[in-house]
Amino acid sequence: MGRGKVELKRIENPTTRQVTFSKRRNGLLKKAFELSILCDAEIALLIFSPAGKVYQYASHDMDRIIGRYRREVGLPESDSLRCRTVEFWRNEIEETKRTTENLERRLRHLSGEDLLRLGMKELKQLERQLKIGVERIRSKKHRDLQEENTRLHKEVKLLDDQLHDSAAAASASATSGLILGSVNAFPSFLLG
Amino acid sequence: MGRGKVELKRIENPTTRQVTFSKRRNGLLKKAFELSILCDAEIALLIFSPAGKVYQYASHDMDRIIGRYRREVGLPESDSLRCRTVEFWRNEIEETKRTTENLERRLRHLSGEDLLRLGMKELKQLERQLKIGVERIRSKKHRDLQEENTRLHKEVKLLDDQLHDSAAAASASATSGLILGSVNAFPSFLLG
DNA sequence: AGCTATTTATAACT
DNA sequence: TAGTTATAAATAGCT
Repeated sequence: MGRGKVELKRIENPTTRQVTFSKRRNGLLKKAFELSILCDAEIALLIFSPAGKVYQYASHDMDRIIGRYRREVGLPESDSLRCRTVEFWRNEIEETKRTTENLERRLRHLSGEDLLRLGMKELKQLERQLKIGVERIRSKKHRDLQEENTRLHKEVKLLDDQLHDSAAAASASATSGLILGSVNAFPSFLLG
Repeated sequence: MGRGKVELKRIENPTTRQVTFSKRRNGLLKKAFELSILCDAEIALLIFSPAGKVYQYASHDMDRIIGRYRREVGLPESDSLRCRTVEFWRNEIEETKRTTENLERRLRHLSGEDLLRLGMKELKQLERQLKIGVERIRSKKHRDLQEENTRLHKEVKLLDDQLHDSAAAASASATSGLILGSVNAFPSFLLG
């Protein structure tokens, strides 16, 4: 992107390199942010400039993300790493509690509670989301009913066939002078 | 970039979200790589998908970069605070996380997602709850509009009165042979 | 720091 | 899930 294509190797001119670093660093941070928002991802980005300055982005608490990385990817933690500071754990808890509070607020909003501070725009979005939810649930109910109907149809057909077989057998028996109780086999719940 | 501009908010459609995640994740990793090469920077990038999968890029050893971050940014860990009642805090965290998971599940249900395992009874209850929510929001919107309406009525009346007063004053001045600047008091924003 | 000509990235579609 | 294409974004080289 730009006036010319650029070769993927260290930029030799220090000025150009610095300018490019500044521009691309911002681009990278922006894209990390967008990805976390758009796709609900947890992202940590650490950038050290050649000059040693640090730039960072963390969609959530940086320590939490690094901790997650260590748990899931890093070697099974040695004891020295497992026992972080109380500070760290406190942060972990704070973070989780904040998350919980957010979730609880969203839940209240979705239940139509605690709406006082919301503006018209938020209200409209909330209403739209709820309507989508209602529609999905309605749709799921419909599908479930349809499935059950299909199942019941099959069951009715099966029982119906059995009934006819029984009747035929009874008729045959009657003809031979024997009356059997086969009509009692008629499924009682079909009578209501 | 793409066929349409995209709003910076969580993509609701799960399929679209997954596709976008996949594409943008690759884009982000590529750009992180390019920046580290072009500008000789030290970069670490951690991405957790909503599904929990990890993607990472590290221009150098990940642990080295994280270590550098901790040294330069993270609080210098004090030994006296280290390794205390880890179990207690871990339990605390587990507890809070379970709460969070429950809340998240309820949120998904209220958004009409993740409904597969719910029975007809739960679905009906959910639908009822959502409808109540919609109704409350609709009602809040109505009240807000009505309030604004009232406010606007008052404002209009006020300005209308001021207008009449000005006109009367101007008329009186003219009668006494003095032309004062009172017409300038006419609220200019009513002229557009 | 801004300004475009270009190159890239990617959203919607297939 | 993997390609294609029309567009939106990023940015290289200038000023």
